[in-house]
Amino acid sequence: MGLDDRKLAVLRAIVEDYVSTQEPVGSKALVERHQLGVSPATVRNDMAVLEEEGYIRQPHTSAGRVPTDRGYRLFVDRLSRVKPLSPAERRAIERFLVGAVDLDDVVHRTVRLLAQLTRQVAVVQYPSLARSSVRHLELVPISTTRLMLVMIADTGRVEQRLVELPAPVPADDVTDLRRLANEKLAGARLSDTPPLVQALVEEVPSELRGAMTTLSTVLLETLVERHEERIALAGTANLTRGGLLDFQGSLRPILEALEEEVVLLKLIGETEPSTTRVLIGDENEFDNLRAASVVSTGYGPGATIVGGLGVLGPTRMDYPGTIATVRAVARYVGELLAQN
Amino acid sequence: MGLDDRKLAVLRAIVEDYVSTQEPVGSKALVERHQLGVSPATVRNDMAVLEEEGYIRQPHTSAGRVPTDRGYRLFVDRLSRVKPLSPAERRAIERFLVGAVDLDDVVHRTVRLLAQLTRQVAVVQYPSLARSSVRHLELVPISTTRLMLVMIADTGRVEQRLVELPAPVPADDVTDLRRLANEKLAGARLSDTPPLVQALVEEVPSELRGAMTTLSTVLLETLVERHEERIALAGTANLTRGGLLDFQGSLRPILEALEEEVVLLKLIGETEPSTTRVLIGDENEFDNLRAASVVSTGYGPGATIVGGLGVLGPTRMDYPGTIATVRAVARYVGELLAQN
DNA sequence: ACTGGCACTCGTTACAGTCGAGTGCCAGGA
DNA sequence: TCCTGGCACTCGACTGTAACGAGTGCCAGT
Repeated sequence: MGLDDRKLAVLRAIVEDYVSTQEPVGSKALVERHQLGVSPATVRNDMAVLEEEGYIRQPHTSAGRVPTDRGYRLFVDRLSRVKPLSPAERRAIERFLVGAVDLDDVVHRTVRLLAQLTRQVAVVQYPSLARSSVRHLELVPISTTRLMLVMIADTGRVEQRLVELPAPVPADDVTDLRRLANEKLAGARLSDTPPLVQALVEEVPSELRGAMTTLSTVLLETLVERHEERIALAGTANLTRGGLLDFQGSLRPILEALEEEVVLLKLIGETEPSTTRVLIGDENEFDNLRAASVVSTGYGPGATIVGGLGVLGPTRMDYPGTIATVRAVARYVGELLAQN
Repeated sequence: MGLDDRKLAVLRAIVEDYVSTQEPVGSKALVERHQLGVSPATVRNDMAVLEEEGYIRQPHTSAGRVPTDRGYRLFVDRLSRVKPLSPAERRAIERFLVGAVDLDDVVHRTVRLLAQLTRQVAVVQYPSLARSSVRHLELVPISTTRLMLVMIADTGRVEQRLVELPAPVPADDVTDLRRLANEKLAGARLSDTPPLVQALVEEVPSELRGAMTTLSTVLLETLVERHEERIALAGTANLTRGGLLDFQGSLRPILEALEEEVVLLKLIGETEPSTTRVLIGDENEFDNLRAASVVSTGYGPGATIVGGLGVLGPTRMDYPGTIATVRAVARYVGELLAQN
């Protein structure tokens, strides 16, 4: 009961038409708008098979067909080629990203750009600390018992945290602490720091032991365990396109999911293979997002991956175009990061 | 044609009922649910007057009355007392805010708390740099021609920016630059820095002149002119409560407005008088937000104001409760900041 | 100045009927 | 064997009509 070429062509046509018109597509309209070379009746037979196999469905009897999640999946995997970007889009990307002065700036511009180009919700993960190295650690005395710990990563990320010391530490000792910490940790990948930090505490002169212990706790806690990951979001207004037809009428669950950083990270952060990932409908693990699809990929300077980015939209989305845009933006961002 | 006490009581009753039921309220229902001591017919006469004066309106003939923006305004100004918070709410606030380790942490917790308590969209402005003082400036060499400039403000804000130097500067000179910059600028209010920065460039030894000029440009550009203000947002999912009845069916304009930092700053950032501000319906300047109301106030350690926070919701909102919550949260945040 | 009564308005709901897009199936033809 | 034209059928969308009822405005009476 395999699908022959024509049936696949029919599925492709259904997906394309439905994506662009947002209305169930019938056999007659199909043969009119695509050169299938057969009659509506034949198409109907094919449709019956496609429906039986779960690739399309009828919203109600006597309506046209609509792709199922499974249908989109087949379409993405086997029936579509990634669209090349238009020159206008390429230009838009370049224009948007030049002139960024900051990592913050880069991330914000990227997320807005992505939202604008795809007309969907865009999500960009800041370069993951776990995948970054320490460039420099700075200790700034705020008072005798308080330090501001500032860590600068090679990806440009800067994290800070207030440290309450157990006892007053003179300025000279702070200098020592800073020097020691930098000697041991500068250049180390953050994921490798725990043992180094451990060693650091032990090597330190006894009069600094207390301060260094506190410091190391904070270091590990802040940089390795806690919020660690940051996310930027843009384009939520795009959810309202397609007038409530997408997302079965309620934006509620989607908006709720978008507020959860953990959810977003799961969606775009898992970049094991450095390829583009497409999650269609209920392929993702969150009930709130059953009506949505996510296209995501990793980015980073050169071939390494330091974070993820992607977009979220209705299952009825232009997959080839979206995939192309997401990839292109990721590549440009990578180049931008490589320059710094 | 003034409004006597009973007419005001009727208006108050209409606002309260409409806010809680979300349905136009009729004369009969009014006398049943409030002790007005008069008959429906009398109430109808009062309503006719209130309508003529523009405080209420009928969505259509033979429907109940609904308050107008003007009606809400009168209600807020003269007919309502700020509700004291319930002990449960007070406890929630304290529980939510203890344990914050960071300015970032404080802001994020606050905005989520505010969204949760008011069940609306919450907005918190980070402490404004313009209202902060420089606590410390740090210069971290990244390469011979690149520095990372990190500024720590007394409010806990940390801003960083990459500086491209016109020529290589040896490490010792960086130390000098750092020392000079801190001597001149530490403790200064950021709004007062421009002349100080200017003076700094002129005092510097000639071999550092070039580097210092670049540095000062970046300083002024980043800290005074550019993004300067930051905003945190939460609770957008609350916009979907009241099933599309609020906001006349489309969240679009609201979501668009919420993406514009400038808009949000205008809404909650203007805290000239340190009192709570209520913008009802089209009282705000943005067309996109004509269907929304904003309750905002300033916050800061002690009596000074360093930033604004507030919530945005449908004009049909519980003003007394929302005002109370916004004020309480602002006060707690102020205390929290004062501790640091 | 308030109240009861009454006619009136108009949105909502229910129901019936028509229309038409789209289907499934079948018999006939390449 | 596969495709096609034809045909009966289904069912949602739309239209028109009628009954209902919440709510109003007005007026005469207390």
